[in-house]
Amino acid sequence: MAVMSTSERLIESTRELLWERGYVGTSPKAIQQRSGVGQGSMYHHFDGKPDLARAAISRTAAQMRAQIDAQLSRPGTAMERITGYLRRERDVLKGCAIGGLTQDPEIIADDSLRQPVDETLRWLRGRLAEVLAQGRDQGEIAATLDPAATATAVVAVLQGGYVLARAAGSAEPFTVAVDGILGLLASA
Amino acid sequence: MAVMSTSERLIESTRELLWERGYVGTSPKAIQQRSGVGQGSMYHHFDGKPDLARAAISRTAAQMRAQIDAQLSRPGTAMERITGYLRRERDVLKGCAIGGLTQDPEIIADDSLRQPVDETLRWLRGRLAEVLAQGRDQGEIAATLDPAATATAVVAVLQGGYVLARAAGSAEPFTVAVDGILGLLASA
DNA sequence: GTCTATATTTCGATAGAC
DNA sequence: GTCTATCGAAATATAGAC
Repeated sequence: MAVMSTSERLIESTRELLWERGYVGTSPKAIQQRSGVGQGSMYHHFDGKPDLARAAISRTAAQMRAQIDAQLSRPGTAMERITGYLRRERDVLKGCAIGGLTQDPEIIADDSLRQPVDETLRWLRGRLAEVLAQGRDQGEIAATLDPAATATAVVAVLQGGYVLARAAGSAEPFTVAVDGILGLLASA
Repeated sequence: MAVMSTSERLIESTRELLWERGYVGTSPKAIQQRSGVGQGSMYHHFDGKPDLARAAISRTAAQMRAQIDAQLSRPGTAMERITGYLRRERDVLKGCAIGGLTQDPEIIADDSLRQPVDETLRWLRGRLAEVLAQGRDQGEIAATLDPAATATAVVAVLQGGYVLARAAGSAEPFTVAVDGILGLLASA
């Protein structure tokens, strides 16, 4: 890993831990150990755990948005781009770094932590709706489908696919769920 | 609430807390306070937190299975039964009492806790696949659709719908996602 | 900016009296 | 079966020296 400032190392370690263990399951001590930053140093740069989490979540949200936008902006038909996004390689068993946070009661209770999560998922729904609207205009999918509702269902399949995969201890249900929604889109 | 034995009160309180706060976020002390059962008493009836969680999760799983099975066994066409299940009244913002557990790293790490979760979601996929196969045989949905994959997508939409709703702080995305998958099923 | 010391609560449980 | 006492570790910081 490239050389990073103390602040950067703290944010990156917090990002990892939030993904692996959630907010409630992540302790300041664990962040210090993973980052190699001392107690005093950590509290010098950040007010505490919520402050660190805010920085980490905002960065993860921005990064996810950029990555997905790039993927959906590639050349190809609407269905090709959506298929490419749904089937892209993922560490399925780790779950979604953003969506997974919604299970945490302390994230949901704190608007400043919930908001970046909400914005990211809301943006994704909108972006997919745009692509689906293009597909409808090009006659790739039925004109009767509502792009916004269909896009929300697609995002939900991804988020729910992670849930099923983690329960099963296998990526298989995720893949099957994606096949299922693509089958429905193809025949609609 | 009806009079309950000490053991029952512990299990019921643990069920509630697991739903509200997850496994990592639920402490033995909180269980004692909610149930009104003392420390010594709790450790007399159960070995500890994992043991209590096993009892609570198993009960929630059995109850969910029975309730959904009853709903899907009602009279009506396949699409009517599926629509009834997807649109039934729910406390959407609480999320799924079973699916939500998959976000917890300690649940996933412990096979005896993960297994009832996996079995429940696996059973649900299978049960919905049966209903979809009936619908296909009756010509309600396209013969080209794979019932198993479609059922998995439907379950994923529910689980993902909870995620989107909790992020938004509103049931709306859940409802929209359900409308989206029903629209796809209707036009397929 | 970073370090070590200290502080208060809670976690998750065990021990042993009643 | 239930109660109170006790325990070692971890959570989440604050204080103050360097």
